[in-house]
Amino acid sequence: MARPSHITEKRCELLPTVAQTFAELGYRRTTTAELARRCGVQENILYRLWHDKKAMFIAVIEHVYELSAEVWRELLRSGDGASTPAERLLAYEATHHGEFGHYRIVFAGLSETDDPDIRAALSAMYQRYQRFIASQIRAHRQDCEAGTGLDPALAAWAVVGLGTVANISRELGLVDDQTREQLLREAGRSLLNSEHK
Amino acid sequence: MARPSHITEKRCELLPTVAQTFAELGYRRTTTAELARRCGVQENILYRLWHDKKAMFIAVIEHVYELSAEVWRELLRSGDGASTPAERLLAYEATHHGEFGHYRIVFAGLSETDDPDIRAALSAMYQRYQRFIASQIRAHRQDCEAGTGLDPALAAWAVVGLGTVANISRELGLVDDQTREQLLREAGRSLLNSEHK
DNA sequence: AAATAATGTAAGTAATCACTTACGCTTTGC
DNA sequence: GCAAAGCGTAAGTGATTACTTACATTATTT
Repeated sequence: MARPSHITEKRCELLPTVAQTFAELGYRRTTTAELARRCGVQENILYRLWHDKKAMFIAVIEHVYELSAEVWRELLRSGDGASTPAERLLAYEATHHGEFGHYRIVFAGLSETDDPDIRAALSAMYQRYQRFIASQIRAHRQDCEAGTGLDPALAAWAVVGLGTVANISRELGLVDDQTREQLLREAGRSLLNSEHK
Repeated sequence: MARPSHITEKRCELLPTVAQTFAELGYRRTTTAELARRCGVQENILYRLWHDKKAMFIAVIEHVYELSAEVWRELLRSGDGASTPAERLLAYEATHHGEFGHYRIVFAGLSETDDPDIRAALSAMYQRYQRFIASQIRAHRQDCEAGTGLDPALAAWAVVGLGTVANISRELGLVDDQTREQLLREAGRSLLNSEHK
């Protein structure tokens, strides 16, 4: 045996570039030639790191989730007592939502949902996302003794929807930055604290 | 001059099949060969009806919006006095949302948003959608003297988001039918009637 | 230093795709 | 009935793409 393999490190090194490319171009339009070019390597090196293009894409989905999760963890740590974590999350998303174009990866994936592996990766990502938000909503309501009408799980899905439409709006220029911020802040709060009548 | 052209009629005749195909396969995976096969014609006939594949896709986006609009108009007519149009709309969407897979066309389009024409078509579609919902929310609130806190325009965007996440959930099997129905009904009502605290 | 496995370069390949060309048949106006 | 334009069929084409092969170079272990 000679020369230990650095495949894992190389994967980590190239993944951000690969993610960026898929985010910019979507799935079909991202060619392996373009990926190689941007990574500054030959195509066949990518194929030594991942079995095929699909595997690259799935790795990207997971990578993107991890990036978000890291930001969230940071937000949870930086508590100031004046606001609940859920409120801080909303405030953060209101100002930063979509800035990396990551949701484009999700849309690209959703156009490929007849592939069971991509479907599974997206599914797992959404579940984790929603569960995290739901738990934050529950915590928020305990802290504030706020509305208990709308099931936190449902409210969490609605918040995911809010984020999605905010991304779409941003992408298509449907609303200006200020309105989008207002949308996330106000509709978000309405869902956090919702009461049934 | 001889033989009047029936291009417009032929377009109308084939459009549902074309839409169905884009909905099933997305943009890139829908090949012109497959379109022709499903339409029962040769490829070059499609090219006499539309300038290129992109034009076919844009026609489909508009077609799909018109289909929805027709259903809505029908719902508005069938008022029973007991519920507001906005409530009937929500109830309808709760049980029928996404059944034709039309949102898949939107996701496909969102993966192609660097094309200015597709972007414009999607943008127009979303604006019309949101404006319609906002006007229904305003009417609903006048009828019910319900909450006036969340701007109807924002609430309408949130409802669009709700529909989007419902579609995604359905597609990925994230929640069962009953939960999805509950999501649209309860979160929808919460947004319709929302109050600020 | 020599064997070995990792890493890099370059070229190739089979398949697919959007779109075209060529041409024959049919329907209409005059 | 006949010229002109619409309509249909079939085959092709150049470009692109995911993925491969062949081979030279480099680093590491013993």
